[in-house]
Amino acid sequence: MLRISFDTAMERECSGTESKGINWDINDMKLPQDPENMDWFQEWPDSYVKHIYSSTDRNAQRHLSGWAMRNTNNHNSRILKKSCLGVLVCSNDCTVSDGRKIYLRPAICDKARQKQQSKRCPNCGGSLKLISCRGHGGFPVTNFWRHEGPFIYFQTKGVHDHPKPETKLESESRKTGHKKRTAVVSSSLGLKRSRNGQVSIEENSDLDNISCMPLGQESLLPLYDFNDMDMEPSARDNVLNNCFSQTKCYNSAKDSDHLQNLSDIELSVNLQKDNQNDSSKINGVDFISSTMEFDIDNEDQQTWNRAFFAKSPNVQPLENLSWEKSTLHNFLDLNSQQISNTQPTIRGNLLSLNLVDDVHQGILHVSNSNNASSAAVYRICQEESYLFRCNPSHFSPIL
DNA sequence: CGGTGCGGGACAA
DNA sequence: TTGTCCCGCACCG
Repeated sequence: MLRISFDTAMERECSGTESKGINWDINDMKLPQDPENMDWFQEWPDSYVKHIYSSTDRNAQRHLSGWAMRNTNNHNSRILKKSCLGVLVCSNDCTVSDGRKIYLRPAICDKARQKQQSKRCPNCGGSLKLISCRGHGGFPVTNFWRHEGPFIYFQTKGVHDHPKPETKLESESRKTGHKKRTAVVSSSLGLKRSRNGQVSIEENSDLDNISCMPLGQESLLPLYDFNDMDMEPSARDNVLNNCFSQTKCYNSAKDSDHLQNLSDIELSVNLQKDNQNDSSKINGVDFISSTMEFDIDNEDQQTWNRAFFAKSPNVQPLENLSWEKSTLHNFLDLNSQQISNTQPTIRGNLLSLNLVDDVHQGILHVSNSNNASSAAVYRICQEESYLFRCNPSHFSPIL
């Protein structure tokens, strides 16, 4: 009882993070049937948030989460409940050479998790310790999934009281030994997707999640190096396939100067049909940028950007950048019937772009209207913060 | 082998 | 009765 009232209070308090203007609970008999906006998949949902995803969203279909969540029976076949397993840390609290800590992903399978804890820290050889999640009144944080018609309703209860583990993808990549680690920013997005497929980057994005992350954790997550040709095609595809939800994690401009810059950007979407396999597509991609959180308001970031772009002649600063959504599978998971136009809009603090579906190969062209020659085609990686520039020759990492 | 979902059972309020 | 967690099972890749 105590927990219920606590939940309710928290949910009210955190209503700002809920799906826009919608007040509902996963247990409601009737859920909103015509939500104004659907959400982009959030890999790191935390606190008492709710999201409404499209039933075509693959990540939502799979009930994926960055957190290690295991199934929990709630004796309700309509609502899938999952609880957090915490994070696996080194008992020596060791630090990797670049200052990062070890935060491994607990195995979902009980046996595997037990076995995992008997293994040694990959860094110092010390023993591993499981920090269990007690973020929901002493119990693990729980996630709820409910499929209703064209929507997948998601709700989380509790606040994770432990660092973020590796994502599933990172964990798998580490196990296969094909991963090269550098620094990367993990994020939750402030993206909203309306029913007609319009994408908007909201000022009120989910950056709270980032700020709540333990210090240094954002630098723990890996960055995939697609120049690593040993990387298995499937793993590589997965990285690319899931790339949108993590990508455009920049704050929209809060200041009119930046808005002006944005308004100079002309966006258009170009679709290409490509029957080639994904790997071959990847080979035509020029990896140009990663690991950055595009905070347009952040002076440091801009300084960094300038330095970065100056060093990288093939790279253009954000103001000139184009976003491309590569659909290596259907990364957008957009409902083709809902999407018909490609006109971008600048509305208030929102930079919006309409994306065309039919997306077996969607490519977003963005050009600066003041400089038509700077038009370019880019791909955006979903799960990692990548921006890819199409290049018929080859790709090369710039970091 | 491990991730995932289902469902039985136990327990507490 | 209801809600929760633990556990084992089956299925699948």
